[in-house]
Order: sequence, then structure tokens, then C-alpha cells
Amino acid sequence: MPPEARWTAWEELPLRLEAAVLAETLDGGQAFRWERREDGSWRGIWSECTVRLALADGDRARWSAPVALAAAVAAGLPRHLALELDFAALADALPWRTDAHLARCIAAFPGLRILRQPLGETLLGFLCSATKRIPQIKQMLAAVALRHGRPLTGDEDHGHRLPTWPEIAEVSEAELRRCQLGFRARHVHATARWLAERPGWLEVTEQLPYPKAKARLLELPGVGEKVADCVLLFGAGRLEAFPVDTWILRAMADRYGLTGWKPAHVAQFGRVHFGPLAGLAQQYLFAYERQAAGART
DNA sequence: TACCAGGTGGAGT
DNA sequence: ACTCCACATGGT
Repeated sequence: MPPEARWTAWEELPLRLEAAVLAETLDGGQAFRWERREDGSWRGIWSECTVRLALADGDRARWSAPVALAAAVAAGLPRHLALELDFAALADALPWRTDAHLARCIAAFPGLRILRQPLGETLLGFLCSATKRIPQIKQMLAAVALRHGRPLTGDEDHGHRLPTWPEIAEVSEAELRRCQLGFRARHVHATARWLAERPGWLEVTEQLPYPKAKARLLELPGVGEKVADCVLLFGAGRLEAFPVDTWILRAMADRYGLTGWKPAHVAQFGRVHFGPLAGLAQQYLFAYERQAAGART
């Protein structure tokens, strides 16, 4: 085996969780660059990093990375998994004591986590998400990475990173359509050009308080209420963001009696009812509803 | 075949 | 503010 193809020995993480909860965290619609391997472990890519993640003894998380990337992964993985946050404690702070349905959702996915992904990559992912199922979003992003993103190492098997926004700005809309983006290609292209004229704009946005950050994201072509909230929740750690998609609309109608409510009204209800961690509640509701529908991804 | 998918933006009331 | 609708592509 060539030296650049080698992976490091497994290293323990201060993280324990069930396999099903890990699966829901990595592959439940927050992130689109994780794949389950035959041995049950996961392979993920973000920024300049790729990692294998697995559970030892059923619930103890551990990781391995290409030797060439080991230092970057060791530095970046804790942030990516938001290891500084105790999600069991955060879930306990949700109003499950007075909300029986929320209590059911939390019990079904104990320890469910919200990832802290790179803001720019999260934006790209959710710009591609409009009226698509998760596997198709993953396919689009895999194609974009393969065709327009840099290889992570000298070994092609380690995969490609997603292109940065400045890199995407150099790609034509027609070329993006060849990655099966469909009408989303126009939004991705327009957003790339928009960002290219404003260096540092995303970095500034990431530091702003939630309402200001959201207002700024809404300026981007193809970014509406739902995408802005997903980007802030999964790409900026803003747990107050409450994305309302078709699943949440259905859940709030079926489980909370909000039949016929518009997304904007459901969003307002969610923020008031679930409080400052509404985004975490949202992810619990989302996971539960998809499971109840038959785990169709 | 028709309908739907982690929506958005634009036009017309 | 509200309602319709086009927008690509793939799966059931």
C-alpha cells in the first residue's frame, strides 16, 4: 500500500451514542457527505478533512483518518461533531415535560446531535436541497465535488472536497447542470457570483447574532426562510433556528393540530413553543416523523 | 401515469 | 398578505 493511502490507528472520542442515533445525526438530512460502509462504520468529508467514524463496543465513538490528514482531522473533528456541547443536557432543557409528543421524539433518538458544519458547505448543500430527497442531494454534491473540488490527498480513494465558493464562481451554470442540479444550478451560480463580489461576507455573517445573520442570508439568490434556517442551524450552531420544511409542516399539523397553517406561522409557533433550542426540537421532530413514515430517506 | 421530493421567486389578486 | 405556478430530475 502506498504511504499516502494509509489510515491512522483508531482513536477514541469522548462520545457515546447508539448506532441508530449516530446514523440519524450523520445521515438524517443535516449533512450530505457521509456514507455508511459495509462494516457499519461511516466515512465523512468536510473542508479539507475526511474521516472514518465507528462505534466500538456498540456505543463508543472512535475515528481514523488518512495519515496525511490526521492532524487536520484531530483538530477539526471535535468542532464538527460539536463535542463541546452536551446534547443530552440540551434536550433535557426542551419543554418535553409539558409536550408528550416531543418527549416521544427525544426518547426515540437519545443523544441526537446537531453538527457544526462549515457555513459555506452547508449553504451549498441546502441550496441544492429544494424539492429533493436526501439521497439525491447527496448524489448532486458528490458530483459537484468530483468534478469541481480538489482531491483531499494524493490518493483518489480519499475522495474530493467540495469546491469553495470562489471556485464555484468560476464554474458555468451549464457545467453545474451537468452535476444534476437542475434548476438549482441557477441559484448556486448566482450565489457564487454574488459572494465573489463580497469577500469576507460569509465570515462576517457567521459572527452576527441570529436575526441579523438570517436577514443577510436571505439576500442570497435561492435562499429563503427554510434554507437560511438550515444553514444557521447546521452550519453555524444557531440552535434557535427553526427550519420549516414539508416534514415539519406535516408533523405540526398531525401532532400539534396546526392543520392548514402556513410555514411562516408554524415557524413562529415553533420558536415560541420550543424556545431558544427550537432547532434541536425541530431535528427531533424531523427524525421521528421520517422514521414513522417508514425510514424512507 | 401521475405525483412528490428538507423551496424559492415572481406574477397576479 | 395570500394563492398559483414554473423550475429539473429521479423515484414510486
